[in-house]
Amino acid sequence: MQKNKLYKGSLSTIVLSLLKEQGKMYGYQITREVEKITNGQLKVTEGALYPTLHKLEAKGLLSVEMAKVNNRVRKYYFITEKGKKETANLLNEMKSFISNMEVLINPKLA
Amino acid sequence: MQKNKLYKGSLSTIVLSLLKEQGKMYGYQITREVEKITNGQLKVTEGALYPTLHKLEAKGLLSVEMAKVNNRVRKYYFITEKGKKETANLLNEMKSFISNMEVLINPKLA
DNA sequence: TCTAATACCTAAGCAAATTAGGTATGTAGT
DNA sequence: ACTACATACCTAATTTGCTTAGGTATTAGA
Repeated sequence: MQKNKLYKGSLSTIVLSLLKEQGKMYGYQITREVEKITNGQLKVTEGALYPTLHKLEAKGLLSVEMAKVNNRVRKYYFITEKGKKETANLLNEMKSFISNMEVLINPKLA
Repeated sequence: MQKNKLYKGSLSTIVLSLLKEQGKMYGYQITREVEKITNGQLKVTEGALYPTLHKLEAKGLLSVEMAKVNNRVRKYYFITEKGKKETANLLNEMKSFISNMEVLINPKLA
């Protein structure tokens, strides 16, 4: 099971899309969830994830709620209305990219 | 017709894949061809392309042949054997990324 | 007691785009 | 002749956004 490349710029889309679907999530949970959904193929590193969450919060696309579970702090992130709109844009960009890539790398479709 | 995002890391894959399929191409031609194939949705900027071509040549994945057409210099790039192998790897990575993204952004597939 | 899992975080470094220039020739319109 | 645009190459500063490699602290299990 080899580790796969995360193309730069795609992490925000992954995070926002997950939060839009699954409601509240905390950082560590996102790393586990991505790994689970992709059968261990894609790993979101914490060094990339936490700065991304902070950036999305600073942009007003996510909001935070602190929780204490088992004496451990958890920061639950929620998507905002502004975040939902931006998610739709990012998903469209991602889908366009994918369809463009598919015609570019598949000579039969070109 | 909006311009689409080029996720960082994907340009080498696009260039190598095109050259593998279409034989020799020169830089300016690649920018036109990508735009044409994607119906104007994806634009490869020259500021990204030329350094990428030079890098791929330095790695031995491409080779170059100069030509003079209409008193203008053209640098035709060809894919090497080493380049073909690397292209196969990059295409696999891209396909894995796409299938991972699709399950991540499409809740019905998860 | 040691390790692994949970849960947060930052900082240095690096890769790869974007943006914004530059040179030079050929062609078409006014 | 002047202008504008297409062709065809190029570089450099900047920005973005990862990877790598640390760090802290708590809980659970061998």
